[in-house]
Amino acid sequence: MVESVMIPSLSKFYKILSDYSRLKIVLSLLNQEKCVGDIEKEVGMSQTAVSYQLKELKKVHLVKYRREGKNIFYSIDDDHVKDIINITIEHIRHEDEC
Amino acid sequence: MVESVMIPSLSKFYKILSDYSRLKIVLSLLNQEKCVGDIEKEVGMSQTAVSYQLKELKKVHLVKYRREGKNIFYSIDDDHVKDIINITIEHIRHEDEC
DNA sequence: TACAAATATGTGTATATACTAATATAAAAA
DNA sequence: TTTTTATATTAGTATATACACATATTTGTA
Repeated sequence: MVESVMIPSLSKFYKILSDYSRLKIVLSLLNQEKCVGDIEKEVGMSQTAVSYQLKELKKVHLVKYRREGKNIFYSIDDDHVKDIINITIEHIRHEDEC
Repeated sequence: MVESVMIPSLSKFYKILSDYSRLKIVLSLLNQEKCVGDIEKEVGMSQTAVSYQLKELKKVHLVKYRREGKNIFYSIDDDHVKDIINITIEHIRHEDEC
């Protein structure tokens, strides 16, 4: 039985990944860091929308950042994220088989 | 690189688990099937609220059900769910260590 | 310093959704 | 068949949030 004390953390974590735009950003950062402008182009969102979602992702420490000149580079703050996403993809693929 | 074609499915899956109430229901069903009344008591929600969320969970085939007399018993429709939740818990615990 | 480029922030809004209250349905029991 | 119990559905509402638009801030460059 999962301890109920974990429920708020679990809920918060899944909520972050549940938003379409945030998920696209997270996936685009999975293998390499990117500056805000690059993320905008890759996910096809406005500058403010990307910035807003990066702020949300920062709140839960899912991304980290570093400044380099005029650019700020974002990257995934946690290696486990990739595992979780890959396992979920496995799960979805198995669903389709039924 | 995760194929972008998976994004809608991933988003939908995480969205289901992101809601506090649904997550509580899913966790309470992880190891055993339960009828609606039992779920109500366990998660402390109203009958209609539980019924509403069970319908949402049914939509994405995360729970299945069977009637037995007056009761309808719900259970998790997919064994991978337990794995995904456990790995996420691992992830959250590791976060705390930093 | 003045300007340009990159990113962040504040405000307002539209949409989604979780819930309540009331009612309907379905099955069992009297 | 009437009543009771268990669950589902419908309608309305309040809340959260993702985004647009405008503006601010920060850094680099002329």
